[in-house]
Amino acid sequence: MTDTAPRPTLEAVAARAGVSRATASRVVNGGDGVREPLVARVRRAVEELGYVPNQAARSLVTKRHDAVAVVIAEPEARVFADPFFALQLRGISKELTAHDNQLVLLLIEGRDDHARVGRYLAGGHVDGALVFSLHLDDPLPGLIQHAGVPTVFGGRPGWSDGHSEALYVDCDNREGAREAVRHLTGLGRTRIAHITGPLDQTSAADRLDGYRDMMADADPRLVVESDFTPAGGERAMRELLERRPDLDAVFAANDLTAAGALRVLRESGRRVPEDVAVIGFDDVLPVAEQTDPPLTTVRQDIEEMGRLMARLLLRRLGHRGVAEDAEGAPSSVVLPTTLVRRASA
Amino acid sequence: MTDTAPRPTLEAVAARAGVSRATASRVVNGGDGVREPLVARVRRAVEELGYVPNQAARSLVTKRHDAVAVVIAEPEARVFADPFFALQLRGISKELTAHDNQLVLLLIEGRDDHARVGRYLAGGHVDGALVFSLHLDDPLPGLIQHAGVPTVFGGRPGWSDGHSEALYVDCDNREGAREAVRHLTGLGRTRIAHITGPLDQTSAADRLDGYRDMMADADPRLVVESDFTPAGGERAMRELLERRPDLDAVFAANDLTAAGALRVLRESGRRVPEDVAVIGFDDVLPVAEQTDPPLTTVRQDIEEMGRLMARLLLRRLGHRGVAEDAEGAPSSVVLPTTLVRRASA
DNA sequence: GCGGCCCCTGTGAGCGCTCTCACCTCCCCG
DNA sequence: CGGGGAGGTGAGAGCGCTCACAGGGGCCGC
Repeated sequence: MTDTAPRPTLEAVAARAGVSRATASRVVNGGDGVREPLVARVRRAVEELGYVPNQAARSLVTKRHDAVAVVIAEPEARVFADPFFALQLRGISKELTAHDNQLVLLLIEGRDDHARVGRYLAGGHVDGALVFSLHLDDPLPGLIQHAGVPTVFGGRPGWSDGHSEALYVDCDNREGAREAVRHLTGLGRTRIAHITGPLDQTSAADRLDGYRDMMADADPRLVVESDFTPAGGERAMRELLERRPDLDAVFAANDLTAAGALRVLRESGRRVPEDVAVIGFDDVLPVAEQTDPPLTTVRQDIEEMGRLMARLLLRRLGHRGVAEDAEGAPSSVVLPTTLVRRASA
Repeated sequence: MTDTAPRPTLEAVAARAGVSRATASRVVNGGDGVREPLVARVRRAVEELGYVPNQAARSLVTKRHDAVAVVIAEPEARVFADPFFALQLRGISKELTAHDNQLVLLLIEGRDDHARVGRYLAGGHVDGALVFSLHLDDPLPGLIQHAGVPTVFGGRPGWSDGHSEALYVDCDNREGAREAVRHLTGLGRTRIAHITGPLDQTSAADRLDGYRDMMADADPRLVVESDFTPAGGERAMRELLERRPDLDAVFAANDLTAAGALRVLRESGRRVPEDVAVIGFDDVLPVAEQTDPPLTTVRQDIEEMGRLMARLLLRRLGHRGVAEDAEGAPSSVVLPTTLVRRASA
């Protein structure tokens, strides 16, 4: 019951089509340089036999796997539940699928799980890797570099040394943050607070930098570090209200955090946006559209970023047919952000 | 730059350890039946050379891949962003990792994408499949059965014919729904509405059945079909308020829907839970804890369900070391639900 | 009308591993 | 002290595929 009928081999296809294994192979792999009648015969044999190439056998000789690992280096389940990852995955999946590559998902489950992932990548089971959510102290980049696996990072990696050739896709976090603050000041707000993300991630650090660009001489107490979670946003907001009850705007480092902040503001009797304007970051729809009031936020095209990461990696891997428009060596991409105005600011 | 130094082969390990390839292989695969000094020698050689077995070569002869496909048959990006999937994935990943299996993620991107996935599964690239979010008319189960790939479904599959031996993991949707309604009636509510999920999914249908079990002779206008999304919840709630402005409770088929309903209720000036009590389903934390007021909901242990699915599949695949406690053929599992009381009901 | 060349096809050698089977050593028992 | 057996080890085949390379036609040019 469990055992399938043995799958047909290339040999079988060749026999049925009355050609050699080599010719059958050529047809299966595109059919260049094979004359038409033979191509047709082989195609028909493939069809009739339901032939599917044995990827293992193929990989064994080509040393290619047509598979890419996606590594999510985020041990916290709560954070992983951020729709952010789902959207990126979707973008990645689309692009990989379009080029017949498989997606091997590697979740880092705990603090000490990096070694396992490193070993897997070093094992040459995949052609390349897409890595997310790196923290500054993460050992993964080292392991990856050592393993020599072509990699594209999601978000600018934090280290400044050696790895300078690292490929990544990011959005312009700093300018996005500036835009948010600019919007707030445009609204006449002057006491603008910032709830950061975890500052060991460049996305959070860059957003803070953007905020500072605009608020150079603001009260430092207007900045509270947080962790990209709603609960963290609540805590941070309480802290802020305690420090500066007179604040009139909050720029949160992501939408989840903003949602938490919103709740605390309401609790405290403040009206949003009348008393305090709030801006988030990401424009994760299920969150940003569903808060009360709906969130004004800095949008980044998350799915597109995923797609770009995959495309970059495939080009790096020399995959033909990928992005013929862009010639030369692939290079990192920083996408612009756009401010999406809803009701909260 | 891209090319790695050629990876050492078993041959190299054997040579260095001064044994035959066969012995080296035995050690690498557990070392049973090899005498201690040799085991140590080979282990050391492996270490020194940084040897990692070539999975392709291994699969070629064993016909095993130690890889499992996870298929998410949900073309709608919005729905996919439900933290539900992320949590299941996490559970699955944990279990697979613990047994050295890889997770190949297959997202169905659009209406006509099933064929691709079917082909992949039939291609024998993975040992088994975990399939989610099936709709009644989904061609996938047929393709899978035809391909003969061992499969475990997430949620009871809808077809009643032929496939009866299908393995699945689900929670007790019907009893969970009953419990929700029971709680509401216990609160003295009598005009209890139900916002369903997409009724071509058994989870949604079962929850509706549970609701009906308790509300046999309720006004049919108290039931509105929806789609598990917040926006759908909003629409359904508006419809409901129009039909029966006097309703005093709502049981929503999932938390996302409940969140949408909550918003519309607030808009309409109703107080929750004083005027209208609301209960959700799932207990997806980022949603249920963050609504205003926090959501009373029927909890299912999503991550555990993922873990169980993986475990079931691995047992089905005859993976040694999995669930020794449970003997005999693996069978489907239905987990109990628990009511989590928060503020909304 | 014939030689040369190009295009197409087939042959054969592995890719790195596991697995069967034969062999060899050592131990135990009669 | 010799024979049988068990327990270890090694040799060799072959998984299904791709990729040189060799060879065989047909066609063009002179």
